[in-house]
This record gives sequence, C-alpha cells and structure tokens, in this order.
Amino acid sequence: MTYQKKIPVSLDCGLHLFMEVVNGKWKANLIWSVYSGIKRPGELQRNMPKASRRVLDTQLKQLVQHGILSKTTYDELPFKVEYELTSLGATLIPAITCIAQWGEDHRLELEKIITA
Amino acid sequence: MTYQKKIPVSLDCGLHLFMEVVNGKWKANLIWSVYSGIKRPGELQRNMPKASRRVLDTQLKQLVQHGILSKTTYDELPFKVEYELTSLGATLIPAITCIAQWGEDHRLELEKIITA
DNA sequence: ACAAGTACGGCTGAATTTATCCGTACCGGG
DNA sequence: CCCGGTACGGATAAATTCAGCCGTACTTGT
Repeated sequence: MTYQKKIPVSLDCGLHLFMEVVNGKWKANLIWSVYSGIKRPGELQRNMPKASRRVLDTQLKQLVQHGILSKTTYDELPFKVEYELTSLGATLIPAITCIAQWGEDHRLELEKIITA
Repeated sequence: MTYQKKIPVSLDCGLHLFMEVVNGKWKANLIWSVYSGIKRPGELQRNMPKASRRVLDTQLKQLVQHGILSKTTYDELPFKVEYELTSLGATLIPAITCIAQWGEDHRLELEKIITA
C-alpha cells in the first residue's frame, strides 16, 4: 500500500508468520479491543488516545488485508463502520492473552529493567 | 545504546511490555535457539544465515540488557562465549511456543494472504 | 451558513530498526 | 607470513514504521 517491501519476508518459521501479522505498534491492542467489543474506528481511537488516528487507520487496514479483521460499512446515515474478528483472527486470542499475561506477570521486573 | 529513544515507551499494558523485549527481527528466534542449546554467537549466526552478524550481536546485547539472556565469557584460549536463558527469559518459552504454534497451525492460509 | 461528528487517505518528515562496510584483537595451522 | 576462525563494535546507509498536517465528503444540529 503505503510502502512496497524491498526485502522479502521470511516465512520459514511460525514465529515470523505471527510477527508478520501482529507486529505493529497498536495491532495487538486493536485485535484485543475488537475482541472486547470495541468495534468502531472512533471508539477505538478514543480508547487509545496515544495513537494517532492515521496510524490506527493504517494498521486496521493491514489487519483486514491479512484476514484478521473484517470490516463492514453500514449504508445507513449517518455513516457507520464496524470491525469484527474473522475466524482466523479469533484464533489469535489465546496467543495474545498468553503474551499479555506474561507482561502483567513480570511487570515489576520489566519496568525496572526497561526504564534503566 | 546505538540509538536513544525520543518517544517514551508505553508500558501501560502487558502486550507492550512483552513487545518491548521480544520485538526485533530475530529476537524470538535467538531466545528459542538458546533454549534449544545453540549458545554460542558463531553457532547462532550459522543457524540463521539470513541475519547479518552485526544485527545478531546487537539484538543479543539488548536481550542481555533486558535480562532475558545472560552472557558468559570463558577466559580460555581460544575465546569462547556462551549465552544462557535467565530465569526471566525461561518464563518466555511458553509464550513463544504458543505464538510459534499459532504460526505453524495457520501456515497455509497465512502464506496465501501474505504473499498476495 | 457554520460547527461538529462520522470516516478515508495523500503527502511529508521524524523516528527507529535493520543492513553493509570496515577495522580491531587474539589464536592456531600451513 | 598469511589465512581462517573466534568475538566486538564504530560509522553510516538503507529500509521501514510511525506521526502530523491537511483536505475530502457526507449528515445532523444550531
């Protein structure tokens, strides 16, 4: 889209397949939020004010392209857009839960180390 | 080290804590390799030939700084260096297993989508 | 008419990560 | 002596992601 990759992606291991899809400053949060019922672009942005709308838009679009989210535009007026997890996207939830849990479990040590 | 961050890191959620440590093109692979018994810099590089030695060095150093790996320099001659998982690093293994598993489980669909 | 809310996206530059090039230092073998 | 293997790291370029600014379009309410 915005940028054409010049270096081919490594798909040789599962780790990289996951990263190719989830890597992006807000992607995991977006997936999690949609899973939690926050489905509309405006809501999502209010939910993570530190992210710029532009970046969220872009990352949402990539998630749709990667088949993780689906996007529905309702033709009512006023406009309304909603994102949903696809079935593939839903399979990510346990993995994301797992890493978020790890982060919370080690928050104290991590904050010390990272802030150093 | 090489670069001083100008934008503060968000530590507000577990997801970001995890990413702060594991994000890096080869970090998850490095952690996994060390866990699998590939402990020496040279071995690691031969194990992932697509990564440049310089980048591996840098990412290994960051993993050490973040308390995920420990580094031992043996004073024998010739030189010998070995990395090990710290106890914190060891707690990452289940999470990494989980995401690698997800990648493998969905390899077929993902390859189709990403290559598109 | 005007402000505010919804959503989309081009353009541009800053921030950050990854890659390349090269040089250091030590050791051992041919 | 020269080559190759071990390991480390500065300087810099290339690649990529993230952020900010602004403009479009439509609708609702004042």
